[in-house]
Amino acid sequence: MPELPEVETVKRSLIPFLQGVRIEKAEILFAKIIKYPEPNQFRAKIKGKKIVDLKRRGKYLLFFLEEDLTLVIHLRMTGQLTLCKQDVPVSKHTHLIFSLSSEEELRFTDVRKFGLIYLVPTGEWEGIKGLWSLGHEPLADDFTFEVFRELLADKKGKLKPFLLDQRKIAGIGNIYADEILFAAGLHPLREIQTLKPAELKKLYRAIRSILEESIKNRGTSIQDYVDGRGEKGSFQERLKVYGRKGEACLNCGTQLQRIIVTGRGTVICPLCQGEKYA
DNA sequence: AGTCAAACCTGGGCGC
DNA sequence: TGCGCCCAGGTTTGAC
Repeated sequence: MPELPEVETVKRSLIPFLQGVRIEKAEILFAKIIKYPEPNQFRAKIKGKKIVDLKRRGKYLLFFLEEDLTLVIHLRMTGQLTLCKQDVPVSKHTHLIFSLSSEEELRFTDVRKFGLIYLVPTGEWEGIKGLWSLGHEPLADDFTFEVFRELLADKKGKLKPFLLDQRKIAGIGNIYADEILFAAGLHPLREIQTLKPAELKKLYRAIRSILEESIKNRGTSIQDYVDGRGEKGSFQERLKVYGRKGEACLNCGTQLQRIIVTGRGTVICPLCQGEKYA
């Protein structure tokens, strides 16, 4: 579920309620979501620690705790991280509950149990491969057009798989890959090396503008996604291709098509994005 | 280096 | 209602 804009929204919604708050207790209801360390150690180490700060990197959430510990959480497809009162009934799919000094609870809920949770010494991400190997933050100031052009310079392969590769650019998932490609007017199967300078520029601008616009709309809620306060986002109302197979293109009226690109469902406008590459 | 399928899980929607 | 099938926003792994 959550891609960069959703994870960013969760982070922003939690920060004011978590900074300076202490984790009194961790209650583990489904042990397998804790990847490191062992559940008993996890419980013992996190007990009593104050949350100093909260950051996002790609689709990862990083909770910086006292004593140089970092709680790392990836929500994967259906994970939710929500703050609520202690008397709210616990969902069937809640796997981890943190009791906080603020009298609230922070709960991790995940229908598909794909989520990942680690507690590691700050900066020691070597054991968390996905975090360790993340590429550029697409909204960072230093992710300039020059950097982007260099990143694609001698790359082979197709556009959509590249956008989804977290080792190149961090945080883009299936929804935003489709929206970005439509905004740039580029076909997902287009070979990277055939891009003209003007198309590169359009792609770069689309990456930044789509992600920024989604954050402004507090993310995309299709099935499960909610922010840290349980609120849905509204970017799903602004999606132009994702989930609109068979509907009319908002630019030209052509019927949107669904194709498969490296196993991922992909919606395109065959006219605006160049049918010849399909 | 790239490409692809499979695996981890559960639930929703569809056709019959 | 029930069954079987396909689909789902992510990432890793291992084979080619």
